[in-house]
Amino acid sequence: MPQQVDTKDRLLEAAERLFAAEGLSRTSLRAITCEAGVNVAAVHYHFGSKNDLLIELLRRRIAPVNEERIARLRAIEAAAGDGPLPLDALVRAFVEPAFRLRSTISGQEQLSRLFGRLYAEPEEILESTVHEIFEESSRRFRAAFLRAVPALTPTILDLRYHFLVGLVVHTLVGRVETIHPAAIELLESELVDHVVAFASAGMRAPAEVGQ
Amino acid sequence: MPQQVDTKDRLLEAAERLFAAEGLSRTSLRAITCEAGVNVAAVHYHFGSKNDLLIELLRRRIAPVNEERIARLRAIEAAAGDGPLPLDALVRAFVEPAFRLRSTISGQEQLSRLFGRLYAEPEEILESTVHEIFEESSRRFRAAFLRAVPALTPTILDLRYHFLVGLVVHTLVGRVETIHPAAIELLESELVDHVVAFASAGMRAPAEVGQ
DNA sequence: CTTACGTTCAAACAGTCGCTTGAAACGCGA
DNA sequence: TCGCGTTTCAAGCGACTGTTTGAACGTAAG
Repeated sequence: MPQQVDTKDRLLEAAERLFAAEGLSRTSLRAITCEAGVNVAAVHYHFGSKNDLLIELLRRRIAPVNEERIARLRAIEAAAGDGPLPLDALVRAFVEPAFRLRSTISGQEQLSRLFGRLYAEPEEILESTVHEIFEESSRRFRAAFLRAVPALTPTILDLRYHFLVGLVVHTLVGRVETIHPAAIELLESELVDHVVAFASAGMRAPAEVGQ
Repeated sequence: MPQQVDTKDRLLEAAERLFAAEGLSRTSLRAITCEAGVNVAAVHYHFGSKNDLLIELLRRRIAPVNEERIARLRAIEAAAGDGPLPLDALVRAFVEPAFRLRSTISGQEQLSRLFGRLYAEPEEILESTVHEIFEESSRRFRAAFLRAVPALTPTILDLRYHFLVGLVVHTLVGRVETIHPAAIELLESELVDHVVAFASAGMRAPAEVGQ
């Protein structure tokens, strides 16, 4: 294996960059291999197909983030014992790992976009893989939210978890700058703080609201 | 003009149905014209291009919803005079018109999906049109939110407006059922109530949150 | 009837897509 | 140096994309 690792990693890097910047369906194999400086056939030789390349990308980059969510959730549950779970910490445990991608990966703030695009433009082919990756996290967090805000019904809390996912995804794909130019300059830690503040308040809102 | 209106409307209907169900980029002209029972060339004859068909769809269906948002906002501002604006009503004026598409259009609950997809998978070609349609509404609502929650800075409220858009979009594209099957049976009015409750609480959350 | 116009049609355009092929280039143990 | 398995390559596959074409159609005025 001469520079096999090299080619494979170059492909993953290029795919990550382009998928995040241009979107999943609008990024062609030609664009990826051109960006990586390798031949088109290399994708099928090393990964099998475009979808398998994306799945490999998920396993290498996205899944660890999700596992960090679960680890932080476990820590919160352990610290709380039988008592109520702290909602703000719970929301932060869910939000922060996803946004941390903005800063940890080689100065590129775009992996988080890829993370968001998994929901924003789901390919039906990937649906099972994405579902498989996020299912445990989703189930555990929804149960935890139920413990944190016991006054609400499971259905309502599932719905609010869905809202939480929505605002995180929409913020990750990064159309913030289209709304307010100054928002670009926000550090990712500040951005996380604002997401957590908004979502926590939404989570513990009273169940009914007047017309 | 023999049955020109017929063909044009059939195309718009089919496009609406398929764009909402399958997504913007994954729906081909062949699929649209096949569904409409007309020739492929009819699209370019009546609209000029696929993008122009989508833009016409925006003007006919989406833009009125947005105008209703602004009308309701104007009504709230008029009723409030110089006093503070009622936040819940403001959020509802923003959310409800979009969700009302679920019930008003010929039993099809899918136009709202198209509405959401405009943000979820934006085509760079449409970006200017979409921006043009939503710009006034965005600007006015952000100003109104600032009046409703004057304790917060414009930047923070713009960010929270962005969060609001995100959760609305994510809910409109309708992946609720992947989270909780029971959520399918929610009436759209109930769904709106829950969105409003969550978003209103998020909007008036304190500016800072502890680690 | 003839002319002209608005509309529809099958057919084909050039381009891109994901993917495959068969051969060349490679590094390495024998 | 030879042979072998791994990796890369240019070229091309069929299928699909949005779009265009030129002829045929139906209808209504002259």
